[in-house]
Amino acid sequence: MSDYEKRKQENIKKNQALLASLGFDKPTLEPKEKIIKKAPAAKKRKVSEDTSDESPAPREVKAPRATLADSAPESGVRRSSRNAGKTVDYKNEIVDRTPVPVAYSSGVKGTENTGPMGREDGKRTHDPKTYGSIPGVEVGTWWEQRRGCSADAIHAPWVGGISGGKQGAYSVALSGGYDDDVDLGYAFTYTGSGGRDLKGTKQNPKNLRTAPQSSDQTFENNFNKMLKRSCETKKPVRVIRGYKLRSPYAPSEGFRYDGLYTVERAWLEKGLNPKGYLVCKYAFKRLPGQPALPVRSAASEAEASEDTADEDEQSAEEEVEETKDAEDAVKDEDQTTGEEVEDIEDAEEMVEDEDQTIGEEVEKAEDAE
DNA sequence: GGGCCCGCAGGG
DNA sequence: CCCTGCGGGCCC
Repeated sequence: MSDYEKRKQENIKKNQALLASLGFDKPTLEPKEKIIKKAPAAKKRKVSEDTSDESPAPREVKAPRATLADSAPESGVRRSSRNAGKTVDYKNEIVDRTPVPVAYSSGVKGTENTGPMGREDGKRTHDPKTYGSIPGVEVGTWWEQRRGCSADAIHAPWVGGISGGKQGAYSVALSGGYDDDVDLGYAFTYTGSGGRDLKGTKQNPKNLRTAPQSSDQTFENNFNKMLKRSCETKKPVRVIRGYKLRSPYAPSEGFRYDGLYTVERAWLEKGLNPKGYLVCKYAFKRLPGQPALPVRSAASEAEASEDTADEDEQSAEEEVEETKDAEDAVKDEDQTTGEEVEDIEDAEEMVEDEDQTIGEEVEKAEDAE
């Protein structure tokens, strides 16, 4: 096993243990076929009230949607990990599988996205600089491209992974940029931004949008600061998953809105780069009362992992099992409700003790709310 | 597949 | 204006 692989596994193990200590709702606890049609009662409503500055989203105010025929390009390169690079005829394909049965859109396995499509372009009808859900955009909505997420106000930046303001991040994108991030669906770890050399050297100037790690990340970085702030304010963060993410919860194509999460932890650790530069890491946990996450089918995963080592691609079941083990190791705790797991101090201390490079002080933000 | 360069939205 | 950034198209 290579050194890289060894360190990767170490990081992943540590991240998994931390996620397990958060006590998130697990998919196995939710009836997969069951669709939650109405906002279920007090719990969810409370969340949206607490977490959104805006007035509650009126259901009838739907963001205008382009029809599939309108939004579909004539042809193009598929944004998919399964069919990367293949030229496809979108109109034919989309018409073939339209309409998408709504019954699919909440957690049934499928090789294709089952939720509704958003707009791929156009003028915004909502402000992305808000906390919480966007009126008219339901969890599970997906887009072929990042610009679509931006047009529908779910995630504004076309490239950047983090968007946010004074009270924390509005949204983040999971797109597989970091190999040691762990995605358990209902919780995940995320790596901050910065520490990359996008401009190259003077002799060899570049104009890149992403690049390998070349220095330490810090919480001074604005985006990293925002996410740390999210950890303090517990403002909900919209999350999109992209097809490039290596996870059973990644969509097989495009970018999917997976609902609201909170940031539960923020710390520093050695990243998976050759020099061991520090990266800012965060642990996210999904808010309860949302539609179940779709899981990639075995077939889809098999295709996706055709060229990669088998061990790299885990089935959702395996991940869940490992999580359970990790949970048992961390703490024997009742997970059946998944609601009131606030006594996480023990687990927290334990993790902190393990991690020497943990961030010290969460500096108090001067700005009053 | 990989390398390069580009537009764009957002924040200072 | 400047800078950044888990895209995307194009060329090879």
